[in-house]
Amino acid sequence: MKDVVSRCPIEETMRVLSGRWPTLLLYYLKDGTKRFSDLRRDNPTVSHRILALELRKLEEAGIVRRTAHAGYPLRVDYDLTAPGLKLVPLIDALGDWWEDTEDDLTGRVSSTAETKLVKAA
Amino acid sequence: MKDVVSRCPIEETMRVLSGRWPTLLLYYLKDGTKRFSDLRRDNPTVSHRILALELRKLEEAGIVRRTAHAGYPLRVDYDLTAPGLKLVPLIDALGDWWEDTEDDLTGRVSSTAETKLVKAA
DNA sequence: TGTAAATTACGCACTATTCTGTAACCAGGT
DNA sequence: ACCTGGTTACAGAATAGTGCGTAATTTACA
Repeated sequence: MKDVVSRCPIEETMRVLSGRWPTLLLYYLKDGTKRFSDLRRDNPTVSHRILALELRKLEEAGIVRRTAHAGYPLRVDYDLTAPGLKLVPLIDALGDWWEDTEDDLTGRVSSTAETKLVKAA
Repeated sequence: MKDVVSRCPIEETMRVLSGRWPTLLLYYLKDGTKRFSDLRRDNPTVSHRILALELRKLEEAGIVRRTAHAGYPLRVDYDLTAPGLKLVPLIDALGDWWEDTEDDLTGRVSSTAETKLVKAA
């Protein structure tokens, strides 16, 4: 019997992608191999602690591959695995969706949310 | 000039979908209209407070439409908006990705993450 | 030549912020 | 009084940021 990790694949995926950084890191890594310091430069608002934790989470999820070069100033490369690469277009699609949705939202009249009130007969 | 909500559409999308519930709610709402109590039954682990908050967040994001029926036991319906419906297949795709990835992951040897160590010359 | 300083990718401890749950309460309609 | 949907108040849990330390080696400089 296979280990029962969880029932819902969507839930599992979101467990990995949830949060501010995972999709952003995927976005920056899709260009190719990056080092820790590169990723820090890419988004300066993430703390090194969180970046390390997020990268490890992505590594454990099998999305990111970590390559440590032994030696001097300690160099570590990160790049996407095959599953990680397959994830990129899906994330891009979410971005495209937002751009479509944005138009729909600006087309609304009510400032925030529209709550329809239906009078019962 | 358009209001500068944020720079990155992916980041914005994830701001809405991040967390455990948004995608699950989308999943349950894709079947059609549901009431507050239905959604509570669908996933019993969410507290009513969080459910109300999440639904309001999705409503404000334009993904979910709230319809309050005045009258007896006070009835509120939730269903997906057009943008919300367009989001469903994208989320399904993430679920499919997980199922593909799962096979890749079970194919690995190392128990957790594989960190390649490269010897420097 | 000896020694201090810099570099890179973190780990650890502590603090600040945010999220979540529990429970109670409220409002409108019968 | 009772139902459904929702809010507020407070506590506790989870998460994020800050700053310091470390490994091994090269460089800076007297």
